[in-house]
Amino acid sequence: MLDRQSDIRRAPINLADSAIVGRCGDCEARHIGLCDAMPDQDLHFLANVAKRHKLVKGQCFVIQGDPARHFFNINHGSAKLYKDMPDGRRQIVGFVGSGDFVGLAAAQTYAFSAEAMEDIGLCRFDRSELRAVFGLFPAIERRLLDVASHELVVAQEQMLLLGRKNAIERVASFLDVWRHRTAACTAGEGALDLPMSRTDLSDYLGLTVETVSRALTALRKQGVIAIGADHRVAILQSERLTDIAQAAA
Amino acid sequence: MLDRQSDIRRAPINLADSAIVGRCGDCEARHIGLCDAMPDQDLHFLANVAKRHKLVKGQCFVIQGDPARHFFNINHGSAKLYKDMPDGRRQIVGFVGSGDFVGLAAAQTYAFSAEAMEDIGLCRFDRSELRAVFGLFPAIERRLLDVASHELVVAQEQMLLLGRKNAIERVASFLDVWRHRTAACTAGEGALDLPMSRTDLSDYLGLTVETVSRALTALRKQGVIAIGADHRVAILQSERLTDIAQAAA
DNA sequence: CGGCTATTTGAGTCTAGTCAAAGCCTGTGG
DNA sequence: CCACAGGCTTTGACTAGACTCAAATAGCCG
Repeated sequence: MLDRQSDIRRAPINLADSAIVGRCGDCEARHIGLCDAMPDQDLHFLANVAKRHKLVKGQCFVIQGDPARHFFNINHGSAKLYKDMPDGRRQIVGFVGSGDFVGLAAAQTYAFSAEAMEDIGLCRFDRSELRAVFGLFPAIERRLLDVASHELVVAQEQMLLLGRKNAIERVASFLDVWRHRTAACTAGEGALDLPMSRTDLSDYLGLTVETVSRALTALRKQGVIAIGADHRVAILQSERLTDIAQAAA
Repeated sequence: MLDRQSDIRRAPINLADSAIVGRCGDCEARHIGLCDAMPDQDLHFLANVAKRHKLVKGQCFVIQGDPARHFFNINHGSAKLYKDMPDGRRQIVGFVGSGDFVGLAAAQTYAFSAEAMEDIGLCRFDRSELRAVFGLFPAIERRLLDVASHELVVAQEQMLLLGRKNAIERVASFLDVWRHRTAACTAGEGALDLPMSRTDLSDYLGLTVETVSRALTALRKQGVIAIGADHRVAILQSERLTDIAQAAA
Protein backbone atom coordinates (compact mmCIF):
# COMPACT_ATOMS: atom_id res chain seq x y z
CA MET A 1 0.00 0.00 0.00
CA LEU A 2 2.61 2.50 1.03
CA ASP A 3 4.43 2.22 -2.29
CA ARG A 4 1.70 4.44 -3.61
CA GLN A 5 3.59 7.33 -2.12
CA SER A 6 6.30 7.03 -4.76
CA ASP A 7 3.84 6.27 -7.52
CA ILE A 8 3.32 8.35 -10.62
CA ARG A 9 0.06 9.31 -9.00
CA ARG A 10 2.02 11.27 -6.42
CA ALA A 11 3.85 13.26 -9.06
CA PRO A 12 1.12 14.91 -11.11
CA ILE A 13 2.18 16.72 -14.24
CA ASN A 14 1.08 20.33 -14.33
CA LEU A 15 -1.81 20.89 -16.66
CA ALA A 16 0.05 23.80 -18.20
CA ASP A 17 2.26 21.22 -19.88
CA SER A 18 -0.70 19.67 -21.66
CA ALA A 19 -1.57 20.48 -25.23
CA ILE A 20 -4.48 22.84 -25.72
CA VAL A 21 -6.32 22.00 -28.91
CA GLY A 22 -9.56 22.43 -30.86
CA ARG A 23 -12.76 24.43 -30.39
CA CYS A 24 -16.13 23.70 -28.87
CA GLY A 25 -18.20 23.39 -32.04
CA ASP A 26 -16.55 20.21 -33.25
CA CYS A 27 -15.90 18.78 -29.79
CA GLU A 28 -16.61 15.07 -29.40
CA ALA A 29 -18.55 15.96 -26.26
CA ARG A 30 -20.56 18.77 -27.85
CA HIS A 31 -23.88 17.10 -27.24
CA ILE A 32 -23.31 15.52 -23.88
CA GLY A 33 -22.44 16.83 -20.48
CA LEU A 34 -22.33 20.49 -19.64
CA CYS A 35 -22.02 21.80 -23.18
CA ASP A 36 -25.32 20.40 -24.41
CA ALA A 37 -27.05 22.98 -22.22
CA MET A 38 -25.81 25.73 -24.56
CA PRO A 39 -27.29 26.58 -27.97
CA ASP A 40 -24.79 26.60 -30.85
CA GLN A 41 -24.77 30.34 -31.33
CA ASP A 42 -23.86 30.96 -27.68
CA LEU A 43 -21.20 28.31 -27.49
CA HIS A 44 -18.44 30.90 -27.70
CA PHE A 45 -19.38 32.07 -24.20
CA LEU A 46 -18.31 28.66 -22.95
CA ALA A 47 -15.36 28.52 -25.29
CA ASN A 48 -14.04 31.74 -23.79
CA VAL A 49 -13.82 30.24 -20.33
CA ALA A 50 -12.78 26.71 -21.36
CA LYS A 51 -9.26 25.44 -21.93
CA ARG A 52 -8.94 22.12 -23.72
CA HIS A 53 -6.25 19.71 -22.52
CA LYS A 54 -4.96 16.30 -23.38
CA LEU A 55 -3.57 14.09 -20.61
CA VAL A 56 -1.81 10.76 -20.76
CA LYS A 57 -2.68 7.74 -18.66
CA GLY A 58 -1.60 8.20 -15.06
CA GLN A 59 -1.68 11.98 -15.01
CA CYS A 60 -3.53 13.71 -12.17
CA PHE A 61 -5.63 16.77 -12.87
CA VAL A 62 -7.15 17.25 -9.41
CA ILE A 63 -5.30 16.87 -6.13
CA GLN A 64 -7.24 16.39 -2.90
CA GLY A 65 -6.76 19.41 -0.65
CA ASP A 66 -5.66 21.82 -3.38
CA PRO A 67 -7.63 25.07 -3.73
CA ALA A 68 -10.65 24.31 -5.91
CA ARG A 69 -10.13 26.71 -8.79
CA HIS A 70 -11.49 24.71 -11.72
CA PHE A 71 -14.24 22.52 -13.04
CA PHE A 72 -13.57 19.89 -15.68
CA ASN A 73 -15.60 18.26 -18.39
CA ILE A 74 -14.28 14.99 -19.79
CA ASN A 75 -14.39 14.90 -23.59
CA HIS A 76 -13.01 11.41 -24.11
CA GLY A 77 -11.26 8.76 -22.07
CA SER A 78 -11.91 7.89 -18.44
CA ALA A 79 -10.58 8.83 -15.02
CA LYS A 80 -10.88 7.78 -11.41
CA LEU A 81 -11.72 10.05 -8.47
CA TYR A 82 -10.36 8.99 -5.11
CA LYS A 83 -9.52 9.92 -1.53
CA ASP A 84 -6.35 8.77 0.20
CA MET A 85 -5.61 8.26 3.87
CA PRO A 86 -2.20 9.09 5.33
CA ASP A 87 -1.28 5.41 5.68
CA GLY A 88 -2.02 4.59 2.05
CA ARG A 89 -5.55 3.31 2.27
CA ARG A 90 -7.52 4.54 -0.71
CA GLN A 91 -11.20 4.90 -1.52
CA ILE A 92 -12.19 5.51 -5.12
CA VAL A 93 -15.35 7.63 -4.98
CA GLY A 94 -16.18 7.50 -8.66
CA PHE A 95 -15.22 6.69 -12.21
CA VAL A 96 -15.90 9.31 -14.89
CA GLY A 97 -15.95 9.12 -18.67
CA SER A 98 -16.95 11.05 -21.77
CA GLY A 99 -19.28 13.93 -21.02
CA ASP A 100 -18.93 13.67 -17.26
CA PHE A 101 -18.45 16.75 -15.18
CA VAL A 102 -15.76 16.78 -12.47
CA GLY A 103 -15.26 19.16 -9.58
CA LEU A 104 -18.63 19.68 -7.93
CA ALA A 105 -17.56 17.96 -4.73
CA ALA A 106 -15.48 20.83 -3.45
CA ALA A 107 -15.75 23.65 -0.98
CA GLN A 108 -12.63 25.81 -0.75
CA THR A 109 -10.48 22.81 -1.63
CA TYR A 110 -11.05 19.64 -3.61
CA ALA A 111 -12.38 16.74 -1.54
CA PHE A 112 -10.80 14.18 -3.88
CA SER A 113 -8.02 13.58 -6.40
CA ALA A 114 -8.55 12.71 -10.05
CA GLU A 115 -6.27 10.64 -12.27
CA ALA A 116 -6.56 9.63 -15.92
CA MET A 117 -6.99 5.85 -16.30
CA GLU A 118 -6.20 6.18 -20.01
CA ASP A 119 -5.27 9.05 -22.30
CA ILE A 120 -8.02 11.61 -21.97
CA GLY A 121 -9.16 14.93 -23.35
CA LEU A 122 -10.95 17.42 -21.15
CA CYS A 123 -12.09 21.01 -20.88
CA ARG A 124 -11.01 23.04 -17.90
CA PHE A 125 -13.24 25.84 -16.64
CA ASP A 126 -12.26 28.50 -14.18
CA ARG A 127 -14.83 28.33 -11.40
CA SER A 128 -15.23 32.07 -11.05
CA GLU A 129 -15.48 32.60 -14.80
CA LEU A 130 -18.01 29.82 -15.18
CA ARG A 131 -19.97 31.36 -12.35
CA ALA A 132 -20.17 34.56 -14.38
CA VAL A 133 -21.63 32.59 -17.29
CA PHE A 134 -24.35 31.33 -14.93
CA GLY A 135 -25.87 34.80 -14.90
CA LEU A 136 -26.21 34.84 -18.69
CA PHE A 137 -27.22 31.22 -19.13
CA PRO A 138 -29.18 29.85 -16.19
CA ALA A 139 -29.50 26.61 -18.14
CA ILE A 140 -25.88 25.89 -17.22
CA GLU A 141 -26.57 26.22 -13.55
CA ARG A 142 -29.73 24.17 -13.90
CA ARG A 143 -27.70 21.48 -15.61
CA LEU A 144 -25.14 21.48 -12.83
CA LEU A 145 -27.84 21.14 -10.21
CA ASP A 146 -29.25 18.16 -12.09
CA VAL A 147 -25.78 16.65 -12.34
CA ALA A 148 -25.22 17.17 -8.62
CA SER A 149 -28.59 15.62 -7.76
CA HIS A 150 -27.81 12.59 -9.85
CA GLU A 151 -24.38 12.26 -8.27
CA LEU A 152 -26.01 12.36 -4.84
CA VAL A 153 -28.30 9.51 -5.83
CA VAL A 154 -25.31 7.51 -7.02
CA ALA A 155 -23.34 8.38 -3.89
CA GLN A 156 -26.12 7.17 -1.62
CA GLU A 157 -26.37 3.93 -3.57
CA GLN A 158 -22.62 3.51 -3.09
CA MET A 159 -22.98 4.09 0.65
CA LEU A 160 -25.49 1.24 0.76
CA LEU A 161 -23.04 -0.93 -1.16
CA LEU A 162 -20.08 -0.08 1.07
CA GLY A 163 -21.98 -0.24 4.32
CA ARG A 164 -24.24 -3.22 3.89
CA LYS A 165 -23.40 -5.47 0.93
CA ASN A 166 -21.08 -8.47 0.96
CA ALA A 167 -18.26 -9.02 -1.51
CA ILE A 168 -20.25 -10.82 -4.21
CA GLU A 169 -23.12 -8.33 -3.99
CA ARG A 170 -20.66 -5.47 -4.34
CA VAL A 171 -19.00 -6.88 -7.44
CA ALA A 172 -22.39 -7.81 -8.95
CA SER A 173 -23.70 -4.30 -8.23
CA PHE A 174 -20.71 -2.74 -9.91
CA LEU A 175 -21.04 -4.87 -13.03
CA ASP A 176 -24.77 -4.22 -13.15
CA VAL A 177 -24.33 -0.45 -12.95
CA TRP A 178 -21.42 -0.44 -15.34
CA ARG A 179 -23.38 -2.44 -17.86
CA HIS A 180 -26.16 0.14 -17.83
CA ARG A 181 -23.71 3.01 -18.01
CA THR A 182 -21.97 1.65 -21.06
CA ALA A 183 -25.06 0.12 -22.67
CA ALA A 184 -26.06 3.63 -23.71
CA CYS A 185 -22.83 3.91 -25.68
CA THR A 186 -22.16 0.44 -27.05
CA ALA A 187 -25.04 -1.63 -28.32
CA GLY A 188 -22.97 -4.82 -28.49
CA GLU A 189 -23.58 -7.51 -25.90
CA GLY A 190 -19.96 -8.66 -25.82
CA ALA A 191 -17.47 -8.25 -23.01
CA LEU A 192 -17.65 -5.11 -20.89
CA ASP A 193 -14.98 -2.52 -21.40
CA LEU A 194 -13.48 -1.99 -17.96
CA PRO A 195 -10.80 0.70 -18.10
CA MET A 196 -9.89 0.18 -14.45
CA SER A 197 -7.60 -2.44 -12.92
CA ARG A 198 -8.69 -4.99 -10.34
CA THR A 199 -6.89 -2.86 -7.76
CA ASP A 200 -8.98 0.16 -8.76
CA LEU A 201 -12.07 -1.99 -8.53
CA SER A 202 -11.15 -3.09 -5.02
CA ASP A 203 -10.50 0.51 -3.97
CA TYR A 204 -13.91 1.41 -5.36
CA LEU A 205 -15.77 -1.45 -3.70
CA GLY A 206 -14.05 -1.26 -0.31
CA LEU A 207 -12.45 -4.69 -0.73
CA THR A 208 -9.00 -6.14 -1.42
CA VAL A 209 -7.83 -7.20 -4.87
CA GLU A 210 -7.91 -10.83 -3.80
CA THR A 211 -11.51 -10.62 -2.63
CA VAL A 212 -12.61 -8.95 -5.88
CA SER A 213 -10.88 -11.70 -7.81
CA ARG A 214 -12.53 -14.40 -5.71
CA ALA A 215 -15.95 -12.78 -6.10
CA LEU A 216 -15.53 -12.63 -9.88
CA THR A 217 -14.51 -16.28 -9.89
CA ALA A 218 -17.57 -17.16 -7.81
CA LEU A 219 -19.86 -15.34 -10.26
CA ARG A 220 -18.14 -17.11 -13.13
CA LYS A 221 -18.62 -20.52 -11.49
CA GLN A 222 -22.31 -19.68 -11.04
CA GLY A 223 -22.50 -19.04 -14.76
CA VAL A 224 -23.56 -15.41 -14.28
CA ILE A 225 -20.53 -13.98 -16.04
CA ALA A 226 -17.64 -15.12 -18.19
CA ILE A 227 -14.08 -13.92 -17.82
CA GLY A 228 -11.90 -13.69 -20.91
CA ALA A 229 -8.24 -14.48 -21.18
CA ASP A 230 -7.60 -10.74 -21.20
CA HIS A 231 -9.54 -10.56 -17.89
CA ARG A 232 -12.45 -8.80 -19.54
CA VAL A 233 -15.89 -9.62 -18.21
CA ALA A 234 -18.97 -10.63 -20.18
CA ILE A 235 -22.41 -10.80 -18.60
CA LEU A 236 -24.24 -14.05 -19.34
CA GLN A 237 -27.30 -13.76 -17.07
CA SER A 238 -28.16 -10.13 -16.55
CA GLU A 239 -31.37 -10.63 -14.50
CA ARG A 240 -29.54 -12.99 -12.19
CA LEU A 241 -26.75 -10.45 -11.84
CA THR A 242 -29.27 -7.75 -10.91
CA ASP A 243 -30.93 -10.04 -8.39
CA ILE A 244 -27.61 -10.79 -6.73
CA ALA A 245 -26.70 -7.09 -6.71
CA GLN A 246 -29.91 -6.14 -4.96
CA ALA A 247 -30.20 -9.27 -2.80
CA ALA A 248 -33.59 -9.82 -4.40
CA ALA A 249 -33.32 -13.58 -4.84
CA MET B 1 -33.87 -7.08 11.19
CA LEU B 2 -37.01 -8.25 9.45
CA ASP B 3 -39.24 -6.88 12.18
CA ARG B 4 -38.63 -3.52 10.59
CA GLN B 5 -41.23 -4.47 8.04
CA SER B 6 -44.00 -4.06 10.60
CA ASP B 7 -42.42 -1.04 12.21
CA ILE B 8 -44.02 2.39 12.43
CA ARG B 9 -41.44 3.32 9.84
CA ARG B 10 -43.26 1.16 7.36
CA ALA B 11 -46.56 2.89 8.00
CA PRO B 12 -45.85 6.56 7.38
CA ILE B 13 -48.58 8.99 8.28
CA ASN B 14 -49.64 11.14 5.37
CA LEU B 15 -48.32 14.66 5.59
CA ALA B 16 -51.80 15.97 4.88
CA ASP B 17 -52.65 14.98 8.45
CA SER B 18 -50.00 17.24 9.88
CA ALA B 19 -50.77 20.65 11.21
CA ILE B 20 -49.85 23.55 8.97
CA VAL B 21 -48.88 26.54 11.05
CA GLY B 22 -47.14 29.93 11.03
CA ARG B 23 -45.53 32.08 8.33
CA CYS B 24 -42.01 32.49 7.01
CA GLY B 25 -41.12 35.82 8.61
CA ASP B 26 -41.07 34.52 12.15
CA CYS B 27 -39.81 31.05 11.27
CA GLU B 28 -37.13 29.63 13.55
CA ALA B 29 -35.18 28.75 10.43
CA ARG B 30 -35.58 32.14 8.75
CA HIS B 31 -31.86 32.84 8.67
CA ILE B 32 -30.49 29.41 7.93
CA GLY B 33 -30.95 26.95 5.13
CA LEU B 34 -32.76 27.75 1.96
CA CYS B 35 -34.71 30.73 3.24
CA ASP B 36 -31.73 32.86 4.09
CA ALA B 37 -31.12 33.23 0.35
CA MET B 38 -34.24 35.40 0.12
CA PRO B 39 -34.52 39.04 1.16
CA ASP B 40 -37.32 39.81 3.63
CA GLN B 41 -39.49 41.67 1.16
CA ASP B 42 -39.51 38.75 -1.27
CA LEU B 43 -40.11 36.08 1.30
CA HIS B 44 -43.75 35.79 0.31
CA PHE B 45 -42.65 34.19 -2.98
CA LEU B 46 -41.29 31.32 -0.92
CA ALA B 47 -44.23 31.39 1.46
CA ASN B 48 -46.57 30.87 -1.46
CA VAL B 49 -44.96 27.61 -2.40
CA ALA B 50 -44.16 26.39 1.12
CA LYS B 51 -46.41 24.38 3.41
CA ARG B 52 -45.39 24.17 7.04
CA HIS B 53 -45.85 20.86 8.83
CA LYS B 54 -45.26 19.38 12.23
CA LEU B 55 -44.38 15.70 12.54
CA VAL B 56 -44.02 13.49 15.58
CA LYS B 57 -41.11 11.18 16.26
CA GLY B 58 -41.19 8.15 14.01
CA GLN B 59 -43.14 9.70 11.16
CA CYS B 60 -41.81 9.32 7.64
CA PHE B 61 -42.02 12.23 5.23
CA VAL B 62 -40.09 10.71 2.32
CA ILE B 63 -40.42 7.12 1.09
CA GLN B 64 -37.71 5.62 -1.10
CA GLY B 65 -39.10 4.94 -4.57
CA ASP B 66 -42.05 7.34 -4.34
CA PRO B 67 -42.35 9.98 -7.07
CA ALA B 68 -40.16 12.91 -6.01
CA ARG B 69 -42.68 15.72 -5.85
CA HIS B 70 -41.36 17.79 -2.96
CA PHE B 71 -38.37 19.36 -1.31
CA PHE B 72 -38.22 19.87 2.43
CA ASN B 73 -36.49 22.28 4.74
CA ILE B 74 -36.17 21.27 8.37
CA ASN B 75 -37.11 24.07 10.76
CA HIS B 76 -36.45 22.28 14.04
CA GLY B 77 -35.83 18.75 15.21
CA SER B 78 -33.82 16.08 13.43
CA ALA B 79 -34.40 13.24 11.01
CA LYS B 80 -32.57 10.32 9.46
CA LEU B 81 -32.31 9.54 5.75
CA TYR B 82 -31.86 5.90 4.84
CA LYS B 83 -32.02 3.21 2.19
CA ASP B 84 -33.43 -0.24 2.85
CA MET B 85 -32.70 -3.54 1.17
CA PRO B 86 -35.45 -6.12 0.61
CA ASP B 87 -34.08 -8.40 3.35
CA GLY B 88 -34.10 -5.68 5.99
CA ARG B 89 -30.53 -4.45 5.81
CA ARG B 90 -30.48 -0.68 6.19
CA GLN B 91 -27.98 2.05 5.40
CA ILE B 92 -28.54 5.48 6.89
CA VAL B 93 -27.15 7.95 4.35
CA GLY B 94 -27.45 11.06 6.48
CA PHE B 95 -28.78 12.82 9.55
CA VAL B 96 -30.41 16.21 9.08
CA GLY B 97 -31.34 18.96 11.53
CA SER B 98 -32.48 22.56 11.73
CA GLY B 99 -31.98 24.45 8.50
CA ASP B 100 -31.06 21.38 6.49
CA PHE B 101 -32.51 20.86 3.06
CA VAL B 102 -33.89 17.43 2.12
CA GLY B 103 -34.75 15.99 -1.26
CA LEU B 104 -31.92 16.83 -3.61
CA ALA B 105 -30.92 13.18 -4.01
CA ALA B 106 -33.76 12.29 -6.33
CA ALA B 107 -34.38 11.79 -10.01
CA GLN B 108 -37.96 10.79 -10.85
CA THR B 109 -38.27 9.06 -7.52
CA TYR B 110 -36.67 9.52 -4.11
CA ALA B 111 -33.46 7.54 -3.64
CA PHE B 112 -33.99 7.36 0.15
CA SER B 113 -36.56 7.47 2.91
CA ALA B 114 -36.71 10.09 5.66
CA GLU B 115 -38.02 9.63 9.18
CA ALA B 116 -38.28 12.05 12.10
CA MET B 117 -36.01 11.01 15.00
CA GLU B 118 -37.85 13.45 17.26
CA ASP B 119 -40.80 15.79 16.81
CA ILE B 120 -39.92 18.10 13.95
CA GLY B 121 -41.20 21.09 12.04
CA LEU B 122 -40.50 21.46 8.35
CA CYS B 123 -41.47 23.35 5.22
CA ARG B 124 -42.56 21.40 2.21
CA PHE B 125 -41.98 22.81 -1.27
CA ASP B 126 -43.51 21.55 -4.44
CA ARG B 127 -40.60 20.83 -6.78
CA SER B 128 -42.22 22.30 -9.86
CA GLU B 129 -43.36 25.39 -8.00
CA LEU B 130 -39.96 25.92 -6.46
CA ARG B 131 -38.45 25.52 -9.90
CA ALA B 132 -40.62 28.39 -11.06
CA VAL B 133 -39.22 30.54 -8.25
CA PHE B 134 -35.72 29.78 -9.55
CA GLY B 135 -36.39 31.99 -12.54
CA LEU B 136 -37.22 34.97 -10.35
CA PHE B 137 -34.58 34.38 -7.69
CA PRO B 138 -31.45 32.72 -9.04
CA ALA B 139 -29.99 33.02 -5.55
CA ILE B 140 -32.21 30.09 -4.54
CA GLU B 141 -30.79 27.89 -7.24
CA ARG B 142 -27.27 29.03 -6.39
CA ARG B 143 -27.90 28.10 -2.79
CA LEU B 144 -29.14 24.67 -3.78
CA LEU B 145 -26.07 24.07 -5.90
CA ASP B 146 -23.87 25.00 -2.95
CA VAL B 147 -25.86 22.70 -0.70
CA ALA B 148 -25.55 19.87 -3.20
CA SER B 149 -21.79 20.44 -3.56
CA HIS B 150 -21.35 20.30 0.18
CA GLU B 151 -23.43 17.16 0.42
CA LEU B 152 -21.23 15.56 -2.22
CA VAL B 153 -18.15 16.36 -0.16
CA VAL B 154 -19.78 14.81 2.88
CA ALA B 155 -20.93 11.79 0.88
CA GLN B 156 -17.42 11.14 -0.42
CA GLU B 157 -16.02 11.36 3.08
CA GLN B 158 -18.63 8.83 4.16
CA MET B 159 -17.60 6.50 1.33
CA LEU B 160 -14.04 6.62 2.65
CA LEU B 161 -15.35 5.81 6.11
CA LEU B 162 -17.53 2.91 4.95
CA GLY B 163 -15.01 1.50 2.52
CA ARG B 164 -11.73 1.82 4.35
CA LYS B 165 -12.01 2.60 8.06
CA ASN B 166 -12.21 0.11 10.92
CA ALA B 167 -14.85 0.17 13.64
CA ILE B 168 -13.05 2.50 16.05
CA GLU B 169 -12.07 4.90 13.28
CA ARG B 170 -15.66 5.00 12.09
CA VAL B 171 -17.08 5.80 15.50
CA ALA B 172 -14.33 8.36 16.16
CA SER B 173 -14.98 9.97 12.77
CA PHE B 174 -18.67 10.23 13.50
CA LEU B 175 -18.14 11.82 16.90
CA ASP B 176 -15.57 14.21 15.44
CA VAL B 177 -17.90 15.35 12.67
CA TRP B 178 -20.90 15.54 14.95
CA ARG B 179 -18.95 17.63 17.43
CA HIS B 180 -18.16 20.16 14.72
CA ARG B 181 -21.71 20.15 13.42
CA THR B 182 -23.19 20.90 16.81
CA ALA B 183 -20.37 23.13 18.05
CA ALA B 184 -21.78 25.85 15.81
CA CYS B 185 -25.03 25.69 17.77
CA THR B 186 -24.04 24.93 21.33
CA ALA B 187 -20.99 26.59 22.82
CA GLY B 188 -20.94 24.27 25.84
CA GLU B 189 -18.27 21.57 26.01
CA GLY B 190 -20.51 19.12 27.84
CA ALA B 191 -21.91 15.86 26.54
CA LEU B 192 -22.91 15.67 22.88
CA ASP B 193 -26.57 15.65 22.04
CA LEU B 194 -27.08 12.53 19.97
CA PRO B 195 -30.69 12.29 18.84
CA MET B 196 -30.10 8.90 17.22
CA SER B 197 -30.06 5.47 18.85
CA ARG B 198 -27.09 3.11 18.82
CA THR B 199 -28.95 1.12 16.18
CA ASP B 200 -29.21 4.22 13.98
CA LEU B 201 -25.53 4.83 14.55
CA SER B 202 -24.68 1.31 13.45
CA ASP B 203 -26.84 1.67 10.34
CA TYR B 204 -25.03 4.91 9.56
CA LEU B 205 -21.54 3.52 10.12
CA GLY B 206 -22.03 0.20 8.38
CA LEU B 207 -21.57 -1.79 11.60
CA THR B 208 -23.72 -3.73 14.07
CA VAL B 209 -25.04 -2.27 17.32
CA GLU B 210 -22.70 -4.49 19.29
CA THR B 211 -19.64 -3.32 17.40
CA VAL B 212 -20.60 0.34 17.88
CA SER B 213 -21.01 -0.27 21.58
CA ARG B 214 -17.66 -2.04 21.81
CA ALA B 215 -15.92 0.75 19.89
CA LEU B 216 -17.41 3.35 22.23
CA THR B 217 -16.23 1.32 25.20
CA ALA B 218 -12.75 1.09 23.69
CA LEU B 219 -12.61 4.87 23.21
CA ARG B 220 -13.81 5.33 26.78
CA LYS B 221 -11.13 2.99 28.12
CA GLN B 222 -8.53 4.99 26.20
CA GLY B 223 -9.77 8.12 27.94
CA VAL B 224 -10.77 9.81 24.70
CA ILE B 225 -14.45 10.05 25.59
CA ALA B 226 -16.70 9.59 28.58
CA ILE B 227 -20.08 7.88 28.48
CA GLY B 228 -22.79 9.08 30.84
CA ALA B 229 -25.33 6.95 32.65
CA ASP B 230 -27.87 8.15 30.09
CA HIS B 231 -25.50 6.85 27.35
CA ARG B 232 -24.64 10.37 26.24
CA VAL B 233 -21.08 10.89 25.03
CA ALA B 234 -18.65 13.59 26.12
CA ILE B 235 -15.40 14.23 24.31
CA LEU B 236 -12.40 14.45 26.64
CA GLN B 237 -9.49 14.55 24.14
CA SER B 238 -10.63 16.13 20.91
CA GLU B 239 -7.25 16.15 19.10
CA ARG B 240 -6.76 12.50 19.93
CA LEU B 241 -10.24 11.77 18.64
CA THR B 242 -9.46 13.55 15.38
CA ASP B 243 -6.19 11.66 15.04
CA ILE B 244 -7.95 8.34 15.48
CA ALA B 245 -10.67 9.34 13.04
CA GLN B 246 -8.14 10.19 10.34
CA ALA B 247 -5.61 7.49 11.23
CA ALA B 248 -3.08 10.29 11.66
CA ALA B 249 -1.38 8.96 14.78
C1' DC C 1 -41.83 -1.54 42.38
C1' DG C 2 -41.89 -4.30 38.06
C1' DG C 3 -42.00 -4.43 32.90
C1' DC C 4 -39.93 -2.74 28.85
C1' DT C 5 -36.46 -1.37 25.93
C1' DA C 6 -31.92 0.17 24.79
C1' DT C 7 -27.37 -0.75 25.68
C1' DT C 8 -23.50 -3.32 27.07
C1' DT C 9 -20.86 -7.50 27.61
C1' DG C 10 -19.50 -12.35 26.54
C1' DA C 11 -18.50 -16.53 23.64
C1' DG C 12 -18.01 -18.57 19.37
C1' DT C 13 -18.28 -18.22 14.15
C1' DC C 14 -17.44 -16.54 9.69
C1' DT C 15 -16.37 -13.35 6.08
C1' DA C 16 -12.93 -10.80 4.26
C1' DG C 17 -8.02 -9.55 5.00
C1' DT C 18 -3.05 -10.84 4.98
C1' DC C 19 0.77 -13.16 3.35
C1' DA C 20 2.70 -16.09 -0.07
C1' DA C 21 3.13 -18.15 -4.47
C1' DA C 22 1.72 -19.55 -8.95
C1' DG C 23 -0.29 -18.35 -13.46
C1' DC C 24 -0.77 -15.69 -17.36
C1' DC C 25 -0.69 -11.73 -20.60
C1' DT C 26 2.20 -8.07 -22.59
C1' DG C 27 5.83 -6.16 -24.43
C1' DT C 28 10.72 -6.02 -25.31
C1' DG C 29 14.86 -7.63 -27.17
C1' DG C 30 17.74 -11.10 -29.04
C1' DC D 1 9.94 -16.06 -34.03
C1' DC D 2 10.92 -17.12 -29.48
C1' DA D 3 12.74 -16.22 -24.75
C1' DC D 4 12.38 -13.62 -20.81
C1' DA D 5 11.16 -9.89 -17.60
C1' DG D 6 7.63 -7.52 -15.39
C1' DG D 7 3.19 -6.57 -13.89
C1' DC D 8 -1.42 -7.82 -13.11
C1' DT D 9 -4.49 -11.41 -11.75
C1' DT D 10 -5.72 -15.58 -9.64
C1' DT D 11 -5.41 -19.17 -6.16
C1' DG D 12 -4.14 -21.13 -1.59
C1' DA D 13 -3.43 -21.21 3.49
C1' DC D 14 -4.00 -18.93 7.54
C1' DT D 15 -5.48 -14.85 10.52
C1' DA D 16 -8.17 -11.27 12.34
C1' DG D 17 -11.80 -8.13 12.91
C1' DA D 18 -16.56 -7.80 12.80
C1' DC D 19 -20.88 -10.50 13.06
C1' DT D 20 -24.22 -13.63 15.37
C1' DC D 21 -26.39 -15.43 19.11
C1' DA D 22 -27.15 -15.15 23.93
C1' DA D 23 -27.38 -13.07 28.31
C1' DA D 24 -26.71 -9.48 31.74
C1' DT D 25 -27.30 -4.63 32.94
C1' DA D 26 -29.38 -0.30 33.36
C1' DG D 27 -32.39 3.52 32.52
C1' DC D 28 -37.27 4.83 31.81
C1' DC D 29 -42.10 4.84 32.52
C1' DG D 30 -46.36 3.44 34.19
